[in-house]
Amino acid sequence: MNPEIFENIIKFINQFVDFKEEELIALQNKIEIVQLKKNEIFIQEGEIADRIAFTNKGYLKVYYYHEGEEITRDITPLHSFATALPSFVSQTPSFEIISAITDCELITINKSDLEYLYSSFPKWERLGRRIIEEMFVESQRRIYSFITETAETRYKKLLKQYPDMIRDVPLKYIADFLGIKLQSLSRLRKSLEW
Amino acid sequence: MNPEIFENIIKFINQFVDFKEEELIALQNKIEIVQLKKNEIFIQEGEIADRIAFTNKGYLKVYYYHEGEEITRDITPLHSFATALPSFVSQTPSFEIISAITDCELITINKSDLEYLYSSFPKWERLGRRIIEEMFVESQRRIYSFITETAETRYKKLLKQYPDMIRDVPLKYIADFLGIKLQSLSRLRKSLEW
DNA sequence: ATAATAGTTTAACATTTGTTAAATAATATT
DNA sequence: AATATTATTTAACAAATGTTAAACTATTAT
Repeated sequence: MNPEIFENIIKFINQFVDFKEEELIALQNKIEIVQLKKNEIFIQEGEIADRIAFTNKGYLKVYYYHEGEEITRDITPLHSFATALPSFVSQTPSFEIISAITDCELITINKSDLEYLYSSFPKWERLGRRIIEEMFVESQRRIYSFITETAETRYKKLLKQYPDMIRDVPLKYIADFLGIKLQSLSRLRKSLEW
Repeated sequence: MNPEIFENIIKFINQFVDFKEEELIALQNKIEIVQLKKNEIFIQEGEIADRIAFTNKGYLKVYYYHEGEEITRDITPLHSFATALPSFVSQTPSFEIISAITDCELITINKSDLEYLYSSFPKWERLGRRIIEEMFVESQRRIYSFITETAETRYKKLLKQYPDMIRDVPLKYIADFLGIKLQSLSRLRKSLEW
C-alpha cells in the first residue's frame, strides 16, 4: 500500500499509531476514493452518515440550517477527517450536512468496515480514539477562542494558520466559522488593510 | 463492585459499553476516590495531568490565564469526566488548571492504569473512544451555539439544562462559560426577570 | 461576448456586549 | 456581632457586531 494517493493519510495516521506496511493493507481494502465537484454533497440532511472521509484534496464544510439559513460550523482543513459524527456514531438521520466547498478528493471508509477494523485489530480502535482525542482538543481550543478572543484575533489566527483556506474558501463560510456575519468580516478585513 | 459510591459512574459507563460485574472489578482496583474542598486544585498549571476524574459530586472548572485573568472554559456537569486532556494525552505540562468550584467527590484513575486497561481489554479502549466521541459531539454543539445563538439564548438553555449548576456555581464562571462578561450576564438576567 | 449568478464590499443605523467604576448583597472570618 | 471578603448588580459610556439595503466585482453559463 503506497501509491501516492495514500501518502497524506498514512502520514496523518502514523502521527498517532505506528502501523507497518502490512497492517495498512487491511485498510486499503476497505477504502473508497470519492471525487466531489464543488457544491456536491457528501452527507445529506436526514440521511444516515455511514462514511467517514479524509480530505486528500479540497475543503469540505459542515453546516446545518438555522432559522432557514445555512450556517457553516466547520471548514475541514486539508488532510483531516470529517463526518457527521452524531449521525455516524448513533446511525440516526443527520441534521448536519457536509458538502464540498471546492473540488475534493476524499478517502472514505464506511461505518461497518470501520467497526470491523476496530473489532478485529485493537490498534485501529486505538487510532480511532487518538484521532478523536485530537479533534476534541482542537474543538476545545476553538471554544477558548470564542470566549477570550475578538473576531479580529480569530480571523488573524486563521489567516496565519490556514492562508490557503482563506484564499480558496468563500468569505461567507469563513465568517460563519469565525462566528460573525459576512459584512462584519468584510469590515474587519478592511480595517486590517493598513 | 457495587457500593453506592460507584452507582453513577457505572450508570455512565454502561451507556456506552456493556460491562459485566466481573469486568468492572478490573476498574475498581485502579480507582482512587479524591475529596476536594471548594477551591482546591485537582490539576495545577505546569504540572503533568496524570489523572482523569469522574465528578461523583460537585462541580469542577477548567480554566487558564489569559492576559493575567482567569478564564473558565468549562464547568463540568455532575457525573461527567474531566481532565486537562492536552496534558493528559501527551504527558506535557498543563496550561489548563482544574479546580473545585464546590466541594467535590471525584472518582479518579491515573494515566498508566488507564493505559493498562486500554491495552489489556479492548472493551476499555472502546469505552474510552465512545466517551471521547460523546465529549467531542457536545463540544461541537457548543461551537454551534457560539456561532448561531445570542448570549441570552445560551444562558436560557443552560438554565434549562442545568438549573442546579446555575444555583451552585458563581455567576462569574457561568459568564465565562457563556463567553460574556459577568456584568453582561447580570444585565441579561435582569432583562429576563419579567 | 453577454447575461446570469455568486461573491464581496460599503454605509447608515440598531443592537449587543464590553469597560470602568461604584454600590449593594451575601458569605466567611475573627 | 463586627469586619473582611466574595459575589452580584447597576449605570453611563465605548466598542464590536448585527441588520438592511444597495453597489460593485468576479465567475460561470449560455
